[in-house]
Order: sequence, then C-alpha cells, then structure tokens
Amino acid sequence: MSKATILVVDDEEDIRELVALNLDREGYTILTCETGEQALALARAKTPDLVLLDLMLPGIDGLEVCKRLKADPAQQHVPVVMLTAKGEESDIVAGLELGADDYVTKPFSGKVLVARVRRLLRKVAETADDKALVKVHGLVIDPARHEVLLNGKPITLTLTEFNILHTLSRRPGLVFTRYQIVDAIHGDDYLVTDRAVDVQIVALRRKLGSCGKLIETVRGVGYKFKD
Amino acid sequence: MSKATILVVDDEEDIRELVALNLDREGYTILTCETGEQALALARAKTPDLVLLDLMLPGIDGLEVCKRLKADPAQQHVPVVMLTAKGEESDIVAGLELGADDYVTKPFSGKVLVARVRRLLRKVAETADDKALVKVHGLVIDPARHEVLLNGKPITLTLTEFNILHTLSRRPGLVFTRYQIVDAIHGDDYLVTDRAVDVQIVALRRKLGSCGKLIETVRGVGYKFKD
DNA sequence: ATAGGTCCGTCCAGGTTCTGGAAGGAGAGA
DNA sequence: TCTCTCCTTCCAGAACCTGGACGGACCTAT
Repeated sequence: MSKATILVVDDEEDIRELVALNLDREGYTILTCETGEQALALARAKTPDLVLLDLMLPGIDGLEVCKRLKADPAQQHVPVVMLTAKGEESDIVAGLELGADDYVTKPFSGKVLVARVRRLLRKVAETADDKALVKVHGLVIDPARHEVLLNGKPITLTLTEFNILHTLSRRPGLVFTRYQIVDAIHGDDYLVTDRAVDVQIVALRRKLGSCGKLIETVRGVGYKFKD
Repeated sequence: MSKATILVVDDEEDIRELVALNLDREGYTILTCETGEQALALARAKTPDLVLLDLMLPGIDGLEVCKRLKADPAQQHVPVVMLTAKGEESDIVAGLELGADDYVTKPFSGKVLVARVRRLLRKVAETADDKALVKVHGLVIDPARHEVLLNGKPITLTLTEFNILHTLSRRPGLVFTRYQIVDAIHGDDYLVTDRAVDVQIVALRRKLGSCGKLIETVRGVGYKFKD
C-alpha cells in the first residue's frame, strides 16, 4: 500500500503549515485548502484517505462540510478529524453526531496530531482490509498472519503475489481487469504496464501447483478466481 | 469497449505533442486544439470521452471552458482534467469547484498523465450500469463475472459473443442494425464488414442451444432479442 | 406459380490480438 | 556488495475475429 493522502482544511496558514510539516515528515501526501467549498471539491476529485477539518471556516463551515462528506456514498467511509478551539465542546459533540471520527483541540502538538492520524488510518485499514480467512478448494489464505496454506502446508509468496491472490480469492467468480488488480494493491495512479500483472499471475500459478488452475484468465478482460 | 477519444486543449505546441504522443501510444484517439472556442466547438461536435484542459488559454480561458462544459447537459458527465502550472493552487481549487474532475501540474511526466487518464476513464466506466445482471427466459448474463448461465449451467462464450449477447439482451425487443452492434462493442468508427456480425450471431445461437431462437433475425434490418 | 433480386447462414483460411513464459535490469534492504 | 522482489521487454503459440465465397431463403412483381 502506498502512503495515505490527507486533506487539510483550515483558513489559518500557520496551522496548515504546522500540520503539513508534521504529516509530510511521516511520508503522507498532503492536500491543503482554505474554505469549505474548496474542501468538498478537492475531496470529490482526490478522495483522500483522511480529512483534517477546522470547524471554524469562512463560508460553508466545518460542520456542514463534515455533514456533506458523510452524505456522499463515495466519501462517507473517509475518516474526518475535527480541529477545534478549546472549549467548543458543543461543536465537538455536534461534529461527532454528524459522523466525524475524532477531534483535536487547538493548540495541539505535532506529535498528538500524527498519533491520531496514524491510529485512525490503521483502524480503517484493519476494518477495510478483510482479515477474514479465505478457504477454497484446499487453499487457506490468512491475511492476518500473511500466510497461505496449500493442502495444509504453508507456501511462501512474495508480498505482491499474496496481495493478488487475496484480492482475487476474496471475491470468487468476479472478474478483475489488470488495472483493477494493480489499483487494489498499489492504490490509484501507480505506474506500471498491465503485463506486470501477468508475470505475477504466472508465478502465483506455479507456486500454487494444482491449485494454480483456480486462477482463471478471462481472455480480453482480466483474471478471476474460480467460483 | 474500444479505446476512448480524448480532447487536448493547450496553446503550447510542445505540450500538445507530449500529451498526444503518450496517449497515442496507449491507443487513445486524440483531438487537439489551441483555444477555448475551438475546445467548446470540438467538444460539442465530437463528444470526447475525456478532456485535458490547460487553464491558461488565450481568449476564453480554461476555467470558463470547464464551466461551460459542465453547464451543458450533453457534456457535463465528460471528465475534465486540468493542466496547470505549479503553484497555481487557487486555479486548481477554482477549477475543482467548477466541476473539474482532476488536475495535473506542469511539468508532468507522460506516465503520470496516462495513469490519471486511465483512472478517470475507468471510474466513469465502472459507474455506468453495464454490470447489472440480465435475466431472460432461463438465461442469465452476468457482466461482473463475465459469465452466462443457460438453464443454470454456465456456457463459455468468446468476448465478442458475450458482448453481443449482452448488448441485445439488455434491450429485449429492440432491433439493432449490424453496425449498431459493431459500434456498441468496438466503439464508433471501427471498420468491419457487417458479415462479421452474422458469423458471431451464428456461433452464439449454436452455443445457446434451444435458447438460440431468442436471437431473432429482422430481415433487411438486423437482429433483436426476443421480448 | 415463377423468375429475379436481395438478404442471410455457413464454412474456411488468413491475419490479428492476447496470453504464457523466459530473460534481463532497476531498486530496496540486508 | 549481494539478494530478493518486481517491472519491462521480447517471442512464440494459441485463441479469436474477419473477409470472402457460395448456396439457400425470402420477397416481390409479373
């Protein structure tokens, strides 16, 4: 997985810089903007992995932004962290009721912020990344332990191979295009040729031995896991 | 199914060539123009699948073009990617608020550009309702799995056969000319003899067995799926 | 009913496109 | 540096699509 993209919405430049500095150091990709309108537009275009949202904004205020984000099916799973001034507890409560996931009160330290962000992203990753075991035809895929059992015996896969196998086997029968597979593993705009997937598939099939035929190729479209 | 048409709007020849080169290599059909007026005219005439739009244009500028495209019901669903100079964040945000779908900052690499374009086009394709299940007369067509069930049993079709069946069965009773069928599958201006369709239809009918008669010939016109 | 014209079904071979597989090289981490 | 992983590139084989030819089916006017 690539590093997450975080949208920072605040009308004070100092805050934006403080936040950006700290998060940038952690390797996150940062998008910043000043108003609620901009925030909604940016969120729609980029679908960030997390939103840091000041509640006191000119124009559309933070609560309204939060509400709209949570109303959009494409965005509603994106965690929102509110930035509030100390003592605005009513706002905090209102925000949480609207679906915000956490809050940080100003003034805050960079460390606290980073910790919160990291925790939330991890939480999302864990719930989104289906940790459930996948068992099919003598094959057990265990995402929690990052392990694959072939007829009871563990086999070693590289990270990419494992991810591809997991992606396909999680939705047996569904066809994935090569680029869908790439995206599922590396995130959007990761720059590779689609033939790179073929190579991984070949290696996977070989390592899976007799179970290799569970990965079916759909000519002209992509690959799917046998149903 | 066929490769998309992309409209590139930029007043710098270098940029146009760079973009065209990269996209052409990917198999996209490229239209280029230099001014906002030309862009609007071309967009109306050709309805491209995506627009790459420089914001700094002589005459009508990029933002205005974007605004007008998004105001036109016939065009508003066409994704717009802005090309901006680095540091013009205000323009980016303004563009996004006007409905642009993504942006790329100059200077950009061909790879990044291609990745963005591909991602957006796929996003559009996925939201289209092409993946809905079609059930008719003991026949189930499942685009998501790329699978056809004939009385509960799966039958194997080639890609073209599948696409034709899907096209016809989605609108039972409607007659499609041979060229309409070709267009639906390979996109406009794909040059084949209409005889090619017949051959596919024959194979389809044979594979469908008793359900073969669901595909009816309309003499002098084309084919339709039984209502 | 028949003849003539148009359109469709079928077969086959040639050419195109797609995939499997192998080899080589770049980059990250030990 | 060495190793491991992953990506690109190339090639050959296979699957597939298409064009063309031909006979039969259908329609219409006579």
